[in-house]
Amino acid sequence: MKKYQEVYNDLKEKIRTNVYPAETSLPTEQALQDLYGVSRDTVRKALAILTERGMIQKVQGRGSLVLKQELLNFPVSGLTSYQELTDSLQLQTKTEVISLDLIVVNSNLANLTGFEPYSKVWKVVRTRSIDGKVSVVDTDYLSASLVPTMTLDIAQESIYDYLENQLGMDIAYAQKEITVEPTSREERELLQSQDDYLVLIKSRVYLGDTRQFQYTESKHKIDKFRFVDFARRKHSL
Amino acid sequence: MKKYQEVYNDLKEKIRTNVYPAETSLPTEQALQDLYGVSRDTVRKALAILTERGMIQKVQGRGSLVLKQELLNFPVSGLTSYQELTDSLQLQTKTEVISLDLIVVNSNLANLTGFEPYSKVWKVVRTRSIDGKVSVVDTDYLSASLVPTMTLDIAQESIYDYLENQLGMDIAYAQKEITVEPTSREERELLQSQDDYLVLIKSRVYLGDTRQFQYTESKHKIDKFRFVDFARRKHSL
DNA sequence: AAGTGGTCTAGACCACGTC
DNA sequence: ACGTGGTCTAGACCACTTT
Repeated sequence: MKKYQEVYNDLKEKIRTNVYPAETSLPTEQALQDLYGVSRDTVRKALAILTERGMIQKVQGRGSLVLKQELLNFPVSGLTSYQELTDSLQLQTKTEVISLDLIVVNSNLANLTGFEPYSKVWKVVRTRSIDGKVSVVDTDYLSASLVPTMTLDIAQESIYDYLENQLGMDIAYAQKEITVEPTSREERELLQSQDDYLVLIKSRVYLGDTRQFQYTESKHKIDKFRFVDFARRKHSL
Repeated sequence: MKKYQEVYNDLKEKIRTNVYPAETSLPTEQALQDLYGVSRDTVRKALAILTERGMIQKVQGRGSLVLKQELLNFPVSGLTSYQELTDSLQLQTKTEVISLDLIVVNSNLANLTGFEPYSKVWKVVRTRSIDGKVSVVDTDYLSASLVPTMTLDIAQESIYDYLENQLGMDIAYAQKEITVEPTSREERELLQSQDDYLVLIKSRVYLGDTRQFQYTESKHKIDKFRFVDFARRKHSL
């Protein structure tokens, strides 16, 4: 484990358990250097991650203030899999695999997903239920050249866990788009819903070497959708 | 201007104008050091910002690859004011100020906005129109102790421009939440819409010293709403 | 083997807030 | 005046990719 990650993890844990409560200051950078026996740069790297994630705010001349975490991360903030979210929130959810197929990308699908025409992809459709009620329908397309094997068992559990921990893939970044769309009859059936609208999240997901391995459409029941975000002002636009 | 900002701005501009086209590599860190006459750390700081914003992807042993920018930033990605967005996208938009009042925060409003009860805040209601059609209704609450003066003229133009460039305020970060809500009769009137739903974005906005100065509810017409995001996978959750 | 980015260190000076 | 974080530099070694 890298040193700055260890410092980050330790600080994060101490913030979570109120060793450093909200509204108070973290130790100074100098004190953290001594505490962990690392250089200032390493301390600053750890603090930079905490800052980026909205856990602290640094104020020049004053210190690093711990921020209140009033809002919970729910379904789609950042790039986190459904399984990881429900685990971290300890929600009672159930995943049902509706279908799993190996298909060939036609030109329409290529345009939508970003995959090459004539390439093969896995198409996985799954529903997510909370308290026995369907709240999300996910349709995943996974590059078959990057993900040679896909099974019902894997789709039933966590695809991301399989890709990262079994295949050793480096999932790096995603471009996503959120809109609200009218529902089709089929979507109403899958979502067990009469609503005229649903929230649609389209994502293209890439590996560390910039190869795209996934395209996903995530359809959320409109009253179950909540997106929480922490944003920093971008000076020097 | 800080050196790393100058390097960042220059690289960003060269990416935008295809001096460094998508899918190609930026010069090496060593070459950028020589080019700008700065240290490696400074180069890396600039590259870190480009990475964070999804403009490049660094691959060890290979270089810094320029990513395709297929998706445009629209209404609410990050922390950018409406005025800045429409300026950068060169949209034909019109802002209409519906009301501007100085009010006292009651306990309900305190709970909603995060402001202290009995404190005074400016309440500003504005509509945003594109092609003569209202697409967004913004309701802003601004701390009167931090923003002593507010006028129709300022509300008509850009409040953020006024706060940053006239008052010298350091707008730093925001927590936001996006949901879909049923519309009230009043909202349908303001949005000139028959829709049963709208997209609601609630934001609390803070200064660099962690004082909250703004709470905003932004109501988007459902078919005009589009949120685009770039996300990096958070290892070491 | 050579070249690239990733991590870590040590030290200097500056800008800002507090005392 | 002092302490804090912000910026910048120089150098070392490691990990990964390409030739």
